[in-house]
Formats: sequence, structure tokens, C-alpha cells
Amino acid sequence: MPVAQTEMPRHLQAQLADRGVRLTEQRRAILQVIETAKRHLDAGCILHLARRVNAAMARSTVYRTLHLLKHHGLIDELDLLHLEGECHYYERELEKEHIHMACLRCGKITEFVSELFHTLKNQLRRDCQYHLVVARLELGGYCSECRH
Amino acid sequence: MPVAQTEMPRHLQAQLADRGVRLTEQRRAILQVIETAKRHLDAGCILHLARRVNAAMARSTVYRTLHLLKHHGLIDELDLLHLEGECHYYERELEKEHIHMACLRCGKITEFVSELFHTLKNQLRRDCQYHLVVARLELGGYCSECRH
DNA sequence: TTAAGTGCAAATATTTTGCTGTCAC
DNA sequence: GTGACAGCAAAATATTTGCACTTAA
Repeated sequence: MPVAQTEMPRHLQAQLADRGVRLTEQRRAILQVIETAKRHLDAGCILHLARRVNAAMARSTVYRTLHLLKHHGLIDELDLLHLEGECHYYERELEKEHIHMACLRCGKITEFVSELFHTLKNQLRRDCQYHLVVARLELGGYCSECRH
Repeated sequence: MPVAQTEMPRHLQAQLADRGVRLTEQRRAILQVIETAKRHLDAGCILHLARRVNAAMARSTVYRTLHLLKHHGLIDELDLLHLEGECHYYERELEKEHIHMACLRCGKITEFVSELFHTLKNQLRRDCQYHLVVARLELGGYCSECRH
């Protein structure tokens, strides 16, 4: 019996193309940076990394592209409790939505997947009278190495 | 049989005094603004309202006092999904921790209390290996008037 | 008395915008 | 070919800091 298929993660590039969004060299560079990121990146980091691919990249192009991706729901914007300045961090939207826990001393970020968070979101979606679009749960505390 | 008493909400002023924090005219004005707030205030609003009490109040005093209160755990800092610029909003820390739901179109903020959120926090506290200090859940979507 | 707090102005950090030239489709 | 996009520089927004003066305890 065929099972309902959840949307497979595909290249951001393909997802944008599907939506008729114009693909420029600059956008491709930024998408590549986001897809291959090994940690949470802010706009400045994305610019820095994207310039390795396209040296002339303007800072405003990064901001405009992040805005585009966010409004298409392809990336999530995080604050990570503003541990380092006030910038935002970006990561690819994934099926298994996760919770970010930041260490208030060393800045380490740990990600959790929680079935109960999923249940909570469903309950809120049912009860809150809103058409729920984003749910951001960010935690702060002290990690095992930093707490005394 | 006496029941364990949860800490009653008291004047922020008294809580600061307990901690040996110096009380100035400026701090008292800011505390009063926060305690009597009827909506979520950002630093600019707090400055504006505090100047009704103390006309010479400097913007930097507001920021320094908010920092102080936040580090004493007496207020919570919210982002409300950055609906209006990038500023932060502040509210008094209350026993019944609540969730903020922001309408992405009209900007209305609705607050929820959820038993399940409380349970989730307890589960995370137990499982996450961190000493949990803050948990911020912010939701975005479209309210009943704004969704089509 | 004196360490801590304040006001002011300047600095910093992050993000947005106007405009002109360029490129993807 | 043309409407959307990029680069650049300047503006806007939010917050922090250095320093000299003032004040709470």
C-alpha cells in the first residue's frame, strides 16, 4: 500500500526554480553556502563564504537573498538568544524541526528533536485560532562543561 | 498542612533592593513603566514613557537598566518575530510563563498559557544536559481576521 | 565618602534603501 | 528586449561605550 510521501529535501536551487524565481550566479553561490554549512551562519559569514565563490558579491545581495528565501519558507531565521551581538542566523528548513539550546557562557549550540514539541505545535495549531506558520523555540542555559 | 509557597510577584523595586542593587530615581521610573505596561514595550517606548516621570532620562540609562533587569532574571526579552524592525520587547517575568503568538499581517500579539509547554520544558530540563535558564517560544501566523 | 550610576555624544553593529548599470529568461 | 537583479554608497535603526559629572547608601 503506497504511503503518503513527505516532501523530500531537494536542492534549494530546484525549489526556487519551481517557483519561477530567477537564478543568478550570486543566488547560486549563497544557496550553496547555506546548503553546505556545518554550523549556524549569520549574514556576515554567508557573505564571507559566498565571496570565495563570487568575489564581487555585495552585502546587500546577501540580505536580499536571505529575505527572499525566508519569505519562501526555505530557510529559518534564528536568534540563538543573541549570544553574539544582535545578528540573525540562518539554516535550511528541514522536515525534522528542531529546538536550539544555547550555552550562555561558551556559546555552544545544541540541537534537539522532541516529539513533545511536535505535539505541542499540533495542539497550538488546533487551539490558537491562528493559521500557524512559524514556531521558534530557543533555550538558554549552561552546558555540562560550563555550569559550576 | 502548609503548602510550599511559590514566590509571589512583588514590586521589581523590592526585588532589586533585596539584591543590594542601588535604586536611583531613573531606575524607579523605568520599573514603574514596566510594571504598569499594558502592552509589549521596546526600549524606545520605555524611554518615552519614563521621560514623563523623569524628563532628563537618557536613552543609555534605559538600555543599561534593561540589561540589569534581564541579568537578574526579572524581565524577559522577546523578539516577537521581528515584526516591527529589529528591536526587542520586554515584559515582567511572571510565574505563569506564556507563549507569544504574533500575527504576521496585523502584528497583533496573543499570549497563551500551555500546560504542555510546561511539560516540554520539564522534559528538556531533564534530558538536555544543560542547566536550563530561559525558554522562549514564539509563534508566527495569521490571526482569524487576517487569514483568508 | 566613594563606588556606582547618569547624561551626553560618538561609535558600533546590523540591516535597508535609492539609484544606476547589468543580466537571466 | 525587458523586467528583475546586482553593486555601491548612503541612510536607517538599534544598541553600546568612553568619559566627566552626580548621587545613593
